[in-house]
Amino acid sequence: MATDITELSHPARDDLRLTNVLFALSDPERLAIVKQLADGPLEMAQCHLSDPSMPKSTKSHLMKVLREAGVIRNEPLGRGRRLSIRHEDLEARFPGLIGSVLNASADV
Amino acid sequence: MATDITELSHPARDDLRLTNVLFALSDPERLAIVKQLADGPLEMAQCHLSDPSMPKSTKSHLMKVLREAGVIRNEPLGRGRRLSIRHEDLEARFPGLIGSVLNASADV
DNA sequence: CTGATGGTTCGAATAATTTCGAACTATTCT
DNA sequence: AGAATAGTTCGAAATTATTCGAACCATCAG
Repeated sequence: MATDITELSHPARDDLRLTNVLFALSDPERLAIVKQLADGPLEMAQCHLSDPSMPKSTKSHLMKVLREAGVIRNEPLGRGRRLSIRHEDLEARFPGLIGSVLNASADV
Repeated sequence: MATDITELSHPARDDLRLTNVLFALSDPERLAIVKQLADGPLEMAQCHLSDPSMPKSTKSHLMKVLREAGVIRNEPLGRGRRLSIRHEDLEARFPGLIGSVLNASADV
């Protein structure tokens, strides 16, 4: 057991970069994922893509971009993964940003 | 005079797409441009890039991405161009968004 | 232990962006 | 008119992002 795949790295609050966050949110599929997490954490399996036939590797990659930008948290839970928006960190660094994005994406 | 190059096309307010706006703002150089316009319109020649040696075609392209996303207005003024943030349109479609982005980019 | 479920990671192919120089357009100044 | 200033546009090259399948890893149910 060299590397523990279940523990993924997340950027520290102070390392969050605004442009990275905006980029992560600038993709419709990723934004749709974040919208689903707006009401609270979700298991990854319950988080759906617009095209259900997309391979899981693509879904995993979308999550990776969101995680590496610091938008979401991805932690092991049972045999799956629990996803959540990093509200507190985002709010601390970029006050009001995630809220206005989620609000503006309501009708999309 | 077939085409009038001085009149560039701008998306209508209702055609603004959140993901396009976020994408346009997700580049450090473009975000820096928008920051310079936060205090009011500026002539393009007075709008500086981080690297002053960048060719003008690159600068023009950065402006194009911002304009086509609906973030900035680009209108002819004298022999140059007047750039401004489309505050009202952005605020109407995505309330609070541009404000929180500008606020969060203060320390960048 | 075995199989099924739920994900991550890697590498390669494809697609999209960025960057730059060159050519071109419009406006102003002399 | 001619030259200088200020930009746009086009096309090619370089860089990045996305997509997908295959291989792999971990947990749970039997």
